[in-house]
Amino acid sequence: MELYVDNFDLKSTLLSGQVFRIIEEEGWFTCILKDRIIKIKQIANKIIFVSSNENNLEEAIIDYFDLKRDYEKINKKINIDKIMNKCTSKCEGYKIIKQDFFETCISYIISQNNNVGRISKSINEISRLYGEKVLFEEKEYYLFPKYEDIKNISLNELRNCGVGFRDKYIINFLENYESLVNIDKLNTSLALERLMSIKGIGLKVASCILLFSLQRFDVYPIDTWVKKFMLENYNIEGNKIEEIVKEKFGAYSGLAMQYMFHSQRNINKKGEI
DNA sequence: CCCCAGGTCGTCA
DNA sequence: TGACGACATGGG
Repeated sequence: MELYVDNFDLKSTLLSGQVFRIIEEEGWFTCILKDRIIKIKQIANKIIFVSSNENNLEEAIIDYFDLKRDYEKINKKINIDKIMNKCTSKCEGYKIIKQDFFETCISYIISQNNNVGRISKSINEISRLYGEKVLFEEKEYYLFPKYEDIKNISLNELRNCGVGFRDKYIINFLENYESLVNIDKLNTSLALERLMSIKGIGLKVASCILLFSLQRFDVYPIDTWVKKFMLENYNIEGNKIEEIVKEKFGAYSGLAMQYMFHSQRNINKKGEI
């Protein structure tokens, strides 16, 4: 199947560290969604895709990449000065992907004090051991496990997946997962509060969860890359960052932070993204 | 061997 | 409230 898209850059969207299980091969990207494997490629303003599950595939793709959202309009709000203009121009076509809530929670708990390579490794291992196997184009893939599949997982089992000291945080999250039903009905500040009541989820991880799975653009996940960006470009550091970010970007802080993260992280990469 | 990675927690002042 | 070390693990 294929679909025409405006203002969309598949590659930078997928390789930007918001999703952790992307396989790139000869211009095709294989992604593991909640319920299916998709293989997708972009040629100019067209995306071509196939999937292990063709049911409502086009809708699933549009939903996953959030293709109906008016990014141009949001970008205008983020382009507050020359610095941000330059930053957003490096992020043209970049989208926030709509990931599964349960998987996003665990992925970002694992992300703390960790790097993208190791985060991916752990998530792949958890999926391989506890997720549903899917055959697609004669290869085996594993969906991320459902809550019921791993709710009784042990510390040691998690430790064997390479999550390190975050094992106890994941256990604690699983024990409290049912308190998160209907979290999508809460406003952002209450949702943050609810997530952060779980030991092992702090402000940064809670913000990432809300941004990357519930599309709450009014959060402001500030990590080491955003800190570097703010210091190098605005000469701002410490807890002043949060204050300034809220003031400058308000309802669109999340996307602004992601643009900063993306451009800063790729500053020294050549030939990629 | 030291430093760092999409942080958070507990502790001590 | 705020600063600071500990926490697993692998790569540079």
